[in-house]
Amino acid sequence: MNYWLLKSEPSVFSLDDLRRAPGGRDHWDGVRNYQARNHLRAMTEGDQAFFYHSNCATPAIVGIVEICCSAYPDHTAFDPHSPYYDPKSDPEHPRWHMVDVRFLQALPRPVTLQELKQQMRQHPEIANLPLLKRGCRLSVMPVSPQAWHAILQLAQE
DNA sequence: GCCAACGTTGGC
DNA sequence: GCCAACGTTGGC
Repeated sequence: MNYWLLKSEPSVFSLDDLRRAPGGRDHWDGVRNYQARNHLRAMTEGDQAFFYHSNCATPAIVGIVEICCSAYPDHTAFDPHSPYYDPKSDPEHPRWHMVDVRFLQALPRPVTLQELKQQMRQHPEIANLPLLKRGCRLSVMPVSPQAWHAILQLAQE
């Protein structure tokens, strides 16, 4: 079982949006960055991921989702009407992939980016999160088991 | 809304 | 292969 972190702008797609989706399940589409895509491809069914709200008033980890399947071609790249359209990707040679995710839970309380930065000293395992590196724009990233459990612990306090 | 940091593109 | 220009991300 691997752990991940998925960024989403809540004004576009929030944890609540996922919770309210049929079966609490939806596609994680629109990833258009090679490093992030490679992380999607490395996911396996049953992995878990933090749901992170970015580009909002209080950036924070707000919940946990489950990865429902391994990566498959992101069809929104083939659709000229999609905001995620990429003419360089076609069904014969798909360039972008996505997974399905399912809502598991909201954290007992959100763990904010500000708090994560403050906790870096006491919890060095958290400092390894790419999220906390300056100027990090990666929207799909791995989370070490140590960091995962440290953050879950924070959310209980 | 600002702007620093970053990834991508394309001329050379 | 270099690197300037550009568009995007995302914290603040």
